[in-house]
Amino acid sequence: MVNDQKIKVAVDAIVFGYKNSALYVLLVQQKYGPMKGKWVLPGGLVQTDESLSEAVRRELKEEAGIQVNYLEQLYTFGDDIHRDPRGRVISVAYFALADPAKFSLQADTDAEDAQWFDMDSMPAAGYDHAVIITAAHDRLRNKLSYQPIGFDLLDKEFLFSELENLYCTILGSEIDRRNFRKKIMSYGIVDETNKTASVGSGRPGKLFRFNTRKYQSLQKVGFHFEINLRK
Amino acid sequence: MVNDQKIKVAVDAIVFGYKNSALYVLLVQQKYGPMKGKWVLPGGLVQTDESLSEAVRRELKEEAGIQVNYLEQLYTFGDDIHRDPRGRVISVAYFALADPAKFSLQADTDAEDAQWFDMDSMPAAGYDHAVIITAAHDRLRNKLSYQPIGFDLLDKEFLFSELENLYCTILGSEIDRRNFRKKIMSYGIVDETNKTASVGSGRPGKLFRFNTRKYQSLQKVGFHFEINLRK
DNA sequence: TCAAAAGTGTTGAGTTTACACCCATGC
DNA sequence: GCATGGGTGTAAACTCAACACTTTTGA
Repeated sequence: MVNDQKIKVAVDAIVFGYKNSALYVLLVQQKYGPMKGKWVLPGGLVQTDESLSEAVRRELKEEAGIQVNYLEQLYTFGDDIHRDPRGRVISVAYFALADPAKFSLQADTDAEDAQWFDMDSMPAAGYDHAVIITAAHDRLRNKLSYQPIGFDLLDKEFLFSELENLYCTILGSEIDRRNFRKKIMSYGIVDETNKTASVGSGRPGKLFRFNTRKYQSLQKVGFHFEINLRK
Repeated sequence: MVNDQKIKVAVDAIVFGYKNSALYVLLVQQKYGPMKGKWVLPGGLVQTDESLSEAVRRELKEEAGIQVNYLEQLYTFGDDIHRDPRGRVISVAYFALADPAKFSLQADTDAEDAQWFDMDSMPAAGYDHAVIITAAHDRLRNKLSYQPIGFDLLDKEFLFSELENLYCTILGSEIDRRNFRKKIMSYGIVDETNKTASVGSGRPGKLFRFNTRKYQSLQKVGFHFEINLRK
């Protein structure tokens, strides 16, 4: 094993949030370095004695003061050897979903500012982060249709219409409200509460809750979630 | 950006091969280092000026003299900070499928020997490579049912029975030959040749060929391959 | 002529899609 | 009382799963 390798290891997080029928991504404004002033994904170099996922959580806390609901490794970007102007840096990118209740942010170390950006009006991101965001966006759309992760983007208790909107917005397709509700309810992983909530005008709707326990126990039995919105 | 990071970046490849109704994985025997004599996945440290995927291909050539048919990034293992006894090393693992025609191997640099091992009788692999192999095996089974990658494990021209066997073996389930053939043929991505081949005894079968062009053009139109073998 | 593998259709069950009207509330 | 969103069932189309016998070859 020759020891002359000069590669740095970074992590970056793509955190999605959902609010008012729009999808948001968390970006931070660089305080120092070659990307000073630019908006980039929260992230940074991994410390020698911390795990990759610890590094992501630490950076998210430091740079944006946020805790996420769901976190999984997305992809390791290291094929473009010039992706970072400071030298060879590979980045292990993580895909995350944030609790919409914790939508308040606060920048700290390394970051000038932290903000949610509507996916439909993103600033030009620094480094190759636009590419990473695209990959994460693809993963989100994909995952939404075969894993019940939409619930991690909603409040603990939600209206069915919010879930419908989430699917329509992110998958960019129409929905048949009756069939959609039938399908979701058929899995038995969403419980009806006896509370209701109204959203401005119109008849108030029942609040629902995702049943994590039931989902996990069904998963062990080999259960397959799938939502296909064609058209 | 503090510069005291002491993390090495390695790549490892899990190369699957298929022959005589059995699934094989490529391992190499370490020539040097703490795992001397142990069987491990082909791989090694990434050079500062090469991309990750170049590194994988280079290591595969150096350590086993093999070229693969299909290569994709699997996962980056870096949560266990003691996974390598020599210090902090993260490994970007790649999932690969080998052309069965190129089943001959030759060890070279760093590797004492290179061999195919039947998945049903694997030696205890060094480092955390057993974990990596399990992850790759899961990916293979998963991918087989929603992406036509089985063909990369077969010869260019193959018998339908070989494809059937491949699916049965890897997914570990029974198959209905009629329904299976109907399903595969319905996608129109497999062409019949006018050659036949016989496998020992019995009636000879037609040879088929995977139509890569057609598959790619269908993909653009948004086409969905899926093979579900229940039971 | 026997053993071994190849090839081939139909039917019933289950799932998915399409579709429209009444209900509860706030203004 | 009207505008707004919430809630609900059924029939037709389609897809999937089950199932068994005939054909071709080599020994």
